[in-house]
Amino acid sequence: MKLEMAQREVLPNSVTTILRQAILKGDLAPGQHLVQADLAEQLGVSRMPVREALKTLEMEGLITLEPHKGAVVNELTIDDIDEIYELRTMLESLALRKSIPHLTDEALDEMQKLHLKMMDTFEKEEYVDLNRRFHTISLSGCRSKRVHGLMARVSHGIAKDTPYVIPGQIEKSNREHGVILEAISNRDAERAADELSHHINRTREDLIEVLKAQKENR
Amino acid sequence: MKLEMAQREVLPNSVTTILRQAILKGDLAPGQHLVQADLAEQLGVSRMPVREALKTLEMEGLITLEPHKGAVVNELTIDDIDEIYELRTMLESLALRKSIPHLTDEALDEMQKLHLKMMDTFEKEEYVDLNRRFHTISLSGCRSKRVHGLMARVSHGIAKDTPYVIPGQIEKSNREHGVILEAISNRDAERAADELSHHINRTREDLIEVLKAQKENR
DNA sequence: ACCCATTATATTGGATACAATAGCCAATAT
DNA sequence: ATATTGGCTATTGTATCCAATATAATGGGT
Repeated sequence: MKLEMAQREVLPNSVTTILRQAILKGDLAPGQHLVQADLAEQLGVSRMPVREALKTLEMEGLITLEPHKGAVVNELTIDDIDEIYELRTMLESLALRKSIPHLTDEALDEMQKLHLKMMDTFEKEEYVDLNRRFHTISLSGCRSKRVHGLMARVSHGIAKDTPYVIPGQIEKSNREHGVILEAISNRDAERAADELSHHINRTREDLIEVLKAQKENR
Repeated sequence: MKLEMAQREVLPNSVTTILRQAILKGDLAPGQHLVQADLAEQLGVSRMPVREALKTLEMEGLITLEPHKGAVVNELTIDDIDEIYELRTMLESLALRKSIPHLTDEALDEMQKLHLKMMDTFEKEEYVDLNRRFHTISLSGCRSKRVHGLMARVSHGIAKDTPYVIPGQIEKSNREHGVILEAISNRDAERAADELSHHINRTREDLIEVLKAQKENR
């Protein structure tokens, strides 16, 4: 395993990000016991930022932290993934409903641009980034810090690499994004939230199906 | 014979609880700047547990924590309260739906007992406690750690003292509890979730009304 | 007197040092 | 041979210390 510190940010945040990715990538495997001192040494920092990071990761559901025992990487079962998508569906459609009344025309333009770019892109890495920005902007009008907080907490618990995993994910997503964008343009919050629900739920179903198939073939 | 340790509390947890209550009670007022060293001295601990506690409270939305600046107690506007109840409605009804298939008959009995006690109680403090236990048990069948985590995070952000604030809250709640309990007894998850939604939403509406009235008369 | 730059102070961020605890292993007794 | 205990070790929890940063205070120039 090779962990490396990113450049200057507030230390615990960088540590959190690195550890989170290490877990999602599988470098830190489920069941593995995380020793603060070891992580600290590998990252070239003291135990303190590591402790804070572990606490954050616990809240995100990636690890379990027991007093005087330490941190263990949680296993991500298919049920867990299902659950995460269920919560994402609820939270993000709520957020979109709250967001739309406050979305500026500029935000809409930006989304339109991203949508066009996505329809032109077959680089998965770029697509994932564009997609992230698309959804971020769409929810940016939601004023509720709590909703954003919950979404972050839920979303961080899972990798956002569906285009690599689900066959045809990009094409399907593009179609769904188009419908969502149209509803938002018409300022039809209910319909937009509904279509977003479908989008996330469809992704969930596809993902679960693929994962179950993978599980069979092992 | 069965002996049990009085849950060995780890310092940051105790500190978190104390600070949380101080904020909800208003002893630490909105806008107030929280200095780690001061709190540590008042509590007779070092700054370290305080730092961890502050981080937890930030996640619960009670304070804002900015790098190198410190902690400020958040203001709880009526809109915030509205938002918290909206999230509680979503999350708790989801949790109840997931809980019911796994609720044991013993749990149901316990709820029945608590319900009877509540109908006999006019001590508000006792009522709040019984009510808390009633709802806790009803959701105890929900296996999803994530849902529980989100509920905790949302609920901690607000005082649970509605019987002191809303006129007739106890009587209304008792009626609603009865309906919920019946639905649960029939293992009708959808109906139970629906009735719980109504219960929380009714409380929200009453609470907001009272708070707005209070605001007028000032 | 006012404004900007500079220094001083307060407070947080991070590292190190020390204490408490859990889990393991061997030694002993039954 | 097994169960129990006592101590050892690994690891976490807490305190203290030093460094980095932001804010307040100061002072000189205009």
